[in-house]
Amino acid sequence: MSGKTRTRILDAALRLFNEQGESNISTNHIADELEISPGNLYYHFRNKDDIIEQLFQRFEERMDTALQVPEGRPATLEDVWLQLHRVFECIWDYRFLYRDIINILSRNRSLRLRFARILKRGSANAHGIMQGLNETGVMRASAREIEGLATNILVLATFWLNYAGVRGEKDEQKAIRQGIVQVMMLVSPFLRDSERLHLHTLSAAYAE
Amino acid sequence: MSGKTRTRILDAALRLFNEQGESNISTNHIADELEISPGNLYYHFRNKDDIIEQLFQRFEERMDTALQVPEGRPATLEDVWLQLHRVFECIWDYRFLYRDIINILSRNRSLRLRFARILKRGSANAHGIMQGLNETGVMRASAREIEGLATNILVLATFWLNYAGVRGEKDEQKAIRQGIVQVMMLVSPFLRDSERLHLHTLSAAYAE
DNA sequence: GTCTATACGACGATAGAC
DNA sequence: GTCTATCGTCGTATAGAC
Repeated sequence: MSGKTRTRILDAALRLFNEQGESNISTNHIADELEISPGNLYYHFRNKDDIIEQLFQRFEERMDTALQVPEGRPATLEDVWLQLHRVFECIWDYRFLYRDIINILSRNRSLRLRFARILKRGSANAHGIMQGLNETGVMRASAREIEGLATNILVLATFWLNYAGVRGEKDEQKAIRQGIVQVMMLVSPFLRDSERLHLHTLSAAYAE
Repeated sequence: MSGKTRTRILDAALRLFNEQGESNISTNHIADELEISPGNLYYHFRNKDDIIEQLFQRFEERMDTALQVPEGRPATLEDVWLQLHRVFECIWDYRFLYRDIINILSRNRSLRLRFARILKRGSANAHGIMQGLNETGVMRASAREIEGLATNILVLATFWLNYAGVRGEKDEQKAIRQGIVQVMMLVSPFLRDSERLHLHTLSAAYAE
């Protein structure tokens, strides 16, 4: 029954990392939490970095799923809304990565490359969706504007929850909703009048 | 000559923190760098947190200066450009704070309040400038739009250099210029046609 | 003001019994 | 698979001599 303890360790590590920050949680803390010995933990994982890599693996798969886009038709604003939800939920569930992102990536070349790949995928995603919206006339933006917009969406999505944390927002669902509204505000000026009005109505209700 | 060594310690700490991250630099590292003894360092500072607080003090004063706005007349786009430069330079010079912001603030209630105050000041600042631009007809945005815009500008300014770092951008001056351009892109859709065109020309040259 | 020496604890990690 | 025991290293911080 090797998988059992291994999984419990990963689950506990994720929870503790998210709650208290990766740098504040030692392998002993994780073992204590599960009431197993430190030696046992090291039977299942080479070291702390190994645990982080496995959690990153989970995160990567989850984010790849969240970034999937409807095939065979141009995206709608509804799609954007839903996808932002999936992405923000994913970031929330692995927020320890984002909270210490520079430190974590600076220790590990492999994670650096894989995170860069995720950013690239997110960027391509944003581009694709906005080109779809452009084609169907829902929005109107030049190539240069789409380029800048995609970058700003990426930065906002990546760091919004850190910002909410610094601001002291404790209600995670609220923070996520507000993040989505802020991203929508980036897109808003480029929308057709009717869509923009509709969006403003939705946003006002959504942000609380 | 008490001030001499004290200042050298602060200078070295700032440099090492910025280069290698606050959490990776111990008081011993700082003492080693200056070729003084650890005991000497602890003669000048109660502990590591004391050093960080003093650096924060410097940062706070610098940022307060950077956020100063021309008195007695509405802001122009030129003012925005210059002020963004001052703000980004300040963040760059104290980037260790931003890199680990959540950890640093979670350890220290006083810094938490003071950083919140800086954010608040930045937000008020953005509001004021945009209202000025609105009055002179340079831009046209509703109160709600200004509200959302101010928040997005704040997030972008706060985390842009982290984003650039994750992306692997090594040229700091280039990263700062690109950050400014990205902030300008947020504002751009709300500008009068002539100003927007002018901005696009400037931006293209500026981001390199 | 500055040094040397050192106490103390935490952490990462391993050896070896069961 | 899991435990106990333990080692080496490092970081913070202090005592006491100069």
